[in-house]
Amino acid sequence: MEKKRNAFETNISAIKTMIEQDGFVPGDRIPSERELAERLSISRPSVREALRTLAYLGIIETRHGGGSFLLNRDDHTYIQIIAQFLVTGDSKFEDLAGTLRLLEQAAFVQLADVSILEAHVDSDAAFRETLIATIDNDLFERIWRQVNAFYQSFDQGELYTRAEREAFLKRS
Amino acid sequence: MEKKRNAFETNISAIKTMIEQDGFVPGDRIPSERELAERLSISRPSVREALRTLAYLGIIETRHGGGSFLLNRDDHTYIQIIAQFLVTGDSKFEDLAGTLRLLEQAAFVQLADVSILEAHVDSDAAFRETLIATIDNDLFERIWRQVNAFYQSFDQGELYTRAEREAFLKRS
DNA sequence: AGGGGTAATTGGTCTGACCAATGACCGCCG
DNA sequence: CGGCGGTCATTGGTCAGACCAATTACCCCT
Repeated sequence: MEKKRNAFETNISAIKTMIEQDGFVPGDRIPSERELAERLSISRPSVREALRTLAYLGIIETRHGGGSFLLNRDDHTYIQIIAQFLVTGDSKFEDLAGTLRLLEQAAFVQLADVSILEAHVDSDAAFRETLIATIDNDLFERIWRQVNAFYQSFDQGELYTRAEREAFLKRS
Repeated sequence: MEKKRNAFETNISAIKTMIEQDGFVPGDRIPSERELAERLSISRPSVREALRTLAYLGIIETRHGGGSFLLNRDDHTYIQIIAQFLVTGDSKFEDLAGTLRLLEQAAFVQLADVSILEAHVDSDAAFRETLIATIDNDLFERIWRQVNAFYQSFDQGELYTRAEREAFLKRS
């Protein structure tokens, strides 16, 4: 038995699970704090502690007097929030760039027609964006987008040099 | 003037600022909830809402009866949070398998010595696990693990047939 | 049917209380 | 004198209840 997670994280999971099971979609209003407390058999302060964390991560938005609303994934700010607590030059920064390169290399291997990339060889951002779009896999694209957002919070430069992008095209 | 930040985020910043100004280092015990409430002129529930969020992000750790302690930066909680929210309930099942194949193909392209896979050609799980381990990228591995766990919650079978695994080896 | 005002709902914050776990303090005994 | 054990203050965990503020829903009157 290793399920000794504290009650707080259990509450966050419970709320997340309930949101999924009830089929809420971005924009929907989730149950009120008082109703959540009753349904989960915990007190309102405990519900609030969980909701405040979810709001801070950008999962939900609360409006005074209005209620709590599910946000779009694009509005999730936890990437930036988390990055805010990390010092620049964190040892794991290499993992970010490495993961991005891996994801994009995977996309490239699947790419049948390389010609659609030629038009974007001038722009690092457009080149990589186009490359990922060819995959047509929502989950894969979402993962790439989140990692990329995190990466850019540390480094605004280009991931590949122009020479590297051209090498992509020749390798076909 | 766009300082319309709500009180909650103000409290988090205030606590973070106080921690910095007082020169706390990882491992130190920060003031108690009651003392923080008094020094910041807010109530204990408000302090707790902020502290719980900091704890969820891995900034601090709380011990029942002991106090709250500053954590090291490299506890990787942020990576777990990223992974936890990357894969959510509305991912299409086909996307799951497709993403797994993409991730593993990316790992395979980087693989220099294919021979270490030969010993695991009998087991789908061991084969793929070994493949990912060769990458030596913590973030990449966690992402893969999360996607794989979610995939297995739907399908307990093998991702590749034995013939496909053997094809991997021959393609080197 | 439209508009306005009131009441209900909901988040925001606080007070106070009690429990549970931890740790420091102190006195007792060897 | 020193180690040991128990007591109690401290601290986090949780809850109930209250009150305010903002929003929203509703109903009534025109």
